[in-house]
Amino acid sequence: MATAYDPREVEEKWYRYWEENKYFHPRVDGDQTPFCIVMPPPNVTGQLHMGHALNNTLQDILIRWRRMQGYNTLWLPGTDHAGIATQARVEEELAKEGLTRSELGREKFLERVWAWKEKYGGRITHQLRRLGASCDWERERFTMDEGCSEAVREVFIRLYERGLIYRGNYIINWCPRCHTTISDIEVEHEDTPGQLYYVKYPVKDSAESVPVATTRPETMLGDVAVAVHPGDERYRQIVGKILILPLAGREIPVIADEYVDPAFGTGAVKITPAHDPNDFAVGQRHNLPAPKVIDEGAVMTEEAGRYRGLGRYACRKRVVQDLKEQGYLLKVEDYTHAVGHCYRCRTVIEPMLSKQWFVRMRPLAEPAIKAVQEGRIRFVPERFTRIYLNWMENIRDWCISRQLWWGHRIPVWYCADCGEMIAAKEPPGRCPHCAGRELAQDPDVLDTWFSSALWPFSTLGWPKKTVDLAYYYPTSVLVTGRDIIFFWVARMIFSGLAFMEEVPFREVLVHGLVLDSLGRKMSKSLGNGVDPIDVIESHGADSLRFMLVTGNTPGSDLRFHFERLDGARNFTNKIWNASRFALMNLQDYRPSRRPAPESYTLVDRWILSRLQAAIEGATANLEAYELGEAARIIYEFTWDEFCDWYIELAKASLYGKDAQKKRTTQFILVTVLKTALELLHPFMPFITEEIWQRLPNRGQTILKAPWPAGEPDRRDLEAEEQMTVLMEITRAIRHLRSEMNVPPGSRAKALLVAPAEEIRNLLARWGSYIQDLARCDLQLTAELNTKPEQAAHAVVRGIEIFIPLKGLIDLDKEVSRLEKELAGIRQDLARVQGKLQNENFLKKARPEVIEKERAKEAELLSAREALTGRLAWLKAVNH
RNA sequence: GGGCGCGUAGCUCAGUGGGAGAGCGCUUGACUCACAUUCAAGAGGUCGCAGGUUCAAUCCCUGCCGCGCCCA
Repeated sequence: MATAYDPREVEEKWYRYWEENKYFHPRVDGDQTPFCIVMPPPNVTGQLHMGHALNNTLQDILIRWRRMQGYNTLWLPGTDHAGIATQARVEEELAKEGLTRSELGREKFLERVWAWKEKYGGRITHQLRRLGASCDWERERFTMDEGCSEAVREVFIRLYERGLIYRGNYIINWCPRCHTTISDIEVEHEDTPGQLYYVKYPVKDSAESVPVATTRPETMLGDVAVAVHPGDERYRQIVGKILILPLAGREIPVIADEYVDPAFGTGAVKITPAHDPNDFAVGQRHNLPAPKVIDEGAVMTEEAGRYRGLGRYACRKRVVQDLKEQGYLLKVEDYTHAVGHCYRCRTVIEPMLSKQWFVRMRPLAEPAIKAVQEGRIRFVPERFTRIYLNWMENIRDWCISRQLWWGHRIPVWYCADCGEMIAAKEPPGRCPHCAGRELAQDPDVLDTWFSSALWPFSTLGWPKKTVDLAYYYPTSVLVTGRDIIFFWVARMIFSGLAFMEEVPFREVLVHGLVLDSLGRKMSKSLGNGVDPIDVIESHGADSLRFMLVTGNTPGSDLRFHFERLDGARNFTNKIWNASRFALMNLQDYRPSRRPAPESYTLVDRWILSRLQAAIEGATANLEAYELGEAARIIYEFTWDEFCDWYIELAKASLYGKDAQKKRTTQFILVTVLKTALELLHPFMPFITEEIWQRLPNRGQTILKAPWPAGEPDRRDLEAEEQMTVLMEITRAIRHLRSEMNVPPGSRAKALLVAPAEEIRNLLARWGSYIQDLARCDLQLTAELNTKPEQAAHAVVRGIEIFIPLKGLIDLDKEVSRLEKELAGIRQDLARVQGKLQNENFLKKARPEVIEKERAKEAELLSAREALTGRLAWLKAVNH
């Protein structure tokens, strides 16, 4: 075995072994309890980023842990067709050839996209394998595969037939660059500096005018009214009058509507129903027309008169200039406001009137709200419940049509003869109304999230009644980032309830985002992303996984620091070397012989007890989805207790002459190491398998090894207590040595004065531990006849420690060191005694708390006594 | 404007109604026969500020300040 762990040599090998042996592939078994996670599908043509790495690490930990616990475990992977993103990529590719998709035509274009998917679709799933994801690739799905596509059509038709899908002229969010609508939640609002323009709208046949404030003067060409608040005294006289729209010269009315905020701007708002969602609502209430002045390319339309053909920003400039020249512009203020941007391309979205398909959300939202309120779905951490409910309760209809080619085409046909609209799962041969044969399918496709919403059941076979569906649905837990609760989680919940009549998952584990070291989102434009594959190549997948899962709590963001990655890598190396040590000392070990517990030494009993504590702690934290805490417990057990204390103390037995003792130690060593590896396996699958395979044991793979069972009665509190005393003394002696600059190479003498017989017996029996670890020879006594003059002094648990150092002690220094020590003790004592003298404390505090304080007081008193005694003596000697 | 989260050691972050923790960094010493990707020892904190509840608050409540995110 090499002295340093090299992940590159082992990771690929074991993943292949696992996959070839179908360890990730469960068979439905009614005798077992299912545990199922459906993977949030990454974009099929995407690449693994840190968000995926975190998300899938968390899932893999849960899956591997539950699998070891004996659940019938299915982790169902798959990819998403990612409509806009994928189409955009292929269009970019075409652009390089000087082609556009319309030149190519729909069919040819789709062929190109499928080819692209074939080429790059395997990349991300391969990357997930490198991460160690133990998902069942035999059940891998794709949102546009045959089954998922059927599910999409089935859902569309059912919603349509229930009257929950409609087509309507509504204001939607239009991305002029992607040339498609996007849903409300796909709009990212960003504070953007701009101007607030004050424009005067003259009253017809009057010298009066109404001042109007707007951030988008170019839309005034589409104004159909000016609205004021009905209670606004300033404008009471003017409501109902007619204004002349500047530049356009059209006549528009002044209307009163509650929507207007009298305190904002001038209190008078121009109404442009075709290009603003609020104005649209006002227009509906007042039966106003909605002239469209901006087109799909963000260029001014015919309706804009002489501004036709100008881009929206060029038009804004021109309009402002004209207003100024014609004396309509009152003033311009700098003004920062939230502007909607396309989540994909960052282009400023254009609210626009358009005919689109919508899902009526109210009836679907209701059961989805209830399911969460009633606890049938639980969010972890809990605070996300409110975020979810708040959104669900204020939900608006979902615009599901997209002006794309790549996606699930809307299963609706229009009859050229009678104009009838036909929704059907399969292309209808002829019109059911007029038997016409000239049917044209709706050109649009569905929002990608429409298919993702069905993921928990479409992937299990729905609408077919499959065995998988019956067994694994509802799935156990969904693990996802907090950024897609609305996009995805919410929609899966109402879809599951609507079509399976059952929640899609019992629990939702929400995690944060992976940020760069400065706390910024990782993004392509910033170039601050860290590629997980690079990290896996330099540090290993186990290190990456461990780094991602530790030092983080559910739901909170995580900064990516390479230093932390090094820490995780060091831990893998620690495990590697502890194992190397064990294996080197197991050459002559026969695993069949299990030593009698009576032969266990104190440290054997101690490490077994501590192991129990680690098992219990890790398991409890995993149950609570505190994965980072579970990892920390295992880390500390492995490094601080097993490596730093047990292995060090085991050396004496392993290198000693007592064969029986050696065998017992070998047994404990291999047992604890193996169990620690099993605890660690969900977090670090590769290195644990590599070492586990080298240990003497039966079984084909660690991932099928039973999860270590916590057995509370195997805790040995006596051993823990006794070891703690020995460890404290060891640390005290080490401290003294270090303070006194006693070189580690030399053996020191340590005189222990222990008045308590119990402690003396302990030291007599196991004092060798201290001798080995503190490199000293112990001398034990109940009391001291002659006090050592030249000696460093400390007191631990009523035990006085002297390290005689002839000629090495500066008495003045020793005195001041001890005085400092004593001052600290006096301070602690004052606080403890303060409490114990407080009647209310004695009356109201829990008995065990009082008991603890009393014990503390006793220990501090004895330490104080020892220190004052030593100080008095030193001072006396000194003079 | 509404909501949520955060503010703990130089940095990144755990944590708890009852003696303040980790990793990294820093200081000192050691290439001790598993590991220098290591070992040992140490320095370092008014737990954002101000009130309140409590025998007891870093933790619970209220307000304020600062930072971040989401929604409108």
